[in-house]
Amino acid sequence: MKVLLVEDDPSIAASLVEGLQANGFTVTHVSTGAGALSAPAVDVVLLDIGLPDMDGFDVCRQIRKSSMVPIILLTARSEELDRVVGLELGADDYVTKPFGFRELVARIRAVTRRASMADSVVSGPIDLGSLSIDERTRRALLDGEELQLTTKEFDLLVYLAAEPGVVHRRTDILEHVWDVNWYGPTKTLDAHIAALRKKLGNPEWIQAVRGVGFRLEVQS
Amino acid sequence: MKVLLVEDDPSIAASLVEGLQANGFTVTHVSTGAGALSAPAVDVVLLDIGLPDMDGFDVCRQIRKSSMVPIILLTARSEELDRVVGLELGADDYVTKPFGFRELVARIRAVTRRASMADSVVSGPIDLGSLSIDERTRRALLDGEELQLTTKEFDLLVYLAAEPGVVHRRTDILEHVWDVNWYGPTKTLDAHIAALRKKLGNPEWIQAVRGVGFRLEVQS
DNA sequence: CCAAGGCTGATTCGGAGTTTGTCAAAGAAA
DNA sequence: TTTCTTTGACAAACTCCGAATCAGCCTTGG
Repeated sequence: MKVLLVEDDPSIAASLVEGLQANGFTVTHVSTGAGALSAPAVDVVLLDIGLPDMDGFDVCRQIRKSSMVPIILLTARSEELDRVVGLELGADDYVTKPFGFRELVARIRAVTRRASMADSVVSGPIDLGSLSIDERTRRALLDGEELQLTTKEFDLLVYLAAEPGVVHRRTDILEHVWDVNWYGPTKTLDAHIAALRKKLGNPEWIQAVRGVGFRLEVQS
Repeated sequence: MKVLLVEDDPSIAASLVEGLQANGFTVTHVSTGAGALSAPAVDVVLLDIGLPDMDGFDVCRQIRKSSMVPIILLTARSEELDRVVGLELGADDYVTKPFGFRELVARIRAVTRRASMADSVVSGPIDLGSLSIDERTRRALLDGEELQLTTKEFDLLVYLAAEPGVVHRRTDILEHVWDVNWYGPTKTLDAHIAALRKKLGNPEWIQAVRGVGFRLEVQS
């Protein structure tokens, strides 16, 4: 869990960095608004409103233009108007100094918990270098070009690509991609493997493991 | 925006209900924890910790067992330990009385804004290039001109357009656009797809994915 | 060490079954 | 009544399956 701390007061910053690290956070500390806007991606931003170079509200607004990262505002000002403005600018929470450290940690956990749900809603596409597969849109892209796959071919590719490099037994593949019940040896799977190899253009990506099954491995 | 207010003090409750309604919220008010747990679905819960029948923390925990609805705790107790416990139980925010009303509204907006992203609920009109759809006014515009769609056609279009590019299974479409229960294969869906294709003018925008369902994608 | 046989995987091809598109008309709703 | 929705039949297109065949690897036996 990475935290960006934007705080100009050295003593406050030092104690916060220390305390957050003790709680398992990875802390990046900057003391200016400009530094905050050029910082690498983090999971949550702790933003002091009183900054030397620019207004904390402006920093918040700028961040929101390009990112939905959770923002918690820290401030000595406890005026209700400030709180309302901050929250309406897109901040997720507003904590007034002096604040209890454990409460701050709890609030960080609360906003990141909520934010991570937004991300986990969509299980993103599978990315295997030059091959990317999106199960939701049922599209497979090879070097940016869409592959024209049939239903079974796509299902088979998804099953293999879900665990690249892992050898999948023939019976397991048949059970998951085809119906659960399958009896006797059949050449159907081989036929579809052959079709996939042809369409992928790189036949060696799908390797047969004698007596076991198949493995998909995208080699650059 | 529907709010569930759980508050036993009649005078506080009355002023909150009034104020929230003035701000455009639809308020359901209950005064017991038991009432809160049996209330209909809402967009956010305002939960007083001091309830007559059960501990507010327990109510929070119970709600979290079955729902990820945003919860804001209201309380007269300002002990840090209480805040930490509340937030760790799954509450999204913790506001101590007395609180400014505008701040409360701002905090409600903040948590619901964050929560609605998880639901990926698109409240505004859907914009797909030359095709725009407004669910509220039930109007679909193609290159600025209004399409003359029937009820089912519009519902179907909205369902497909909500997630452009994503393949929707036939059963899912039937469940959501038609009734939840549908039996047997029928040509109803195909007939409406055909009608939509014709009215959209670009039949290729709605693609059939054999054995799975349909996908809407507005090209160029 | 070599050769033959058997086993496993690769490939091709056509029939069969399923799914979708189209159409017209009956039934339902406004 | 008029419009919308549903349904069924039919045609067309698409996949899939399984058989047949070929090729490569491993084993077995001399």
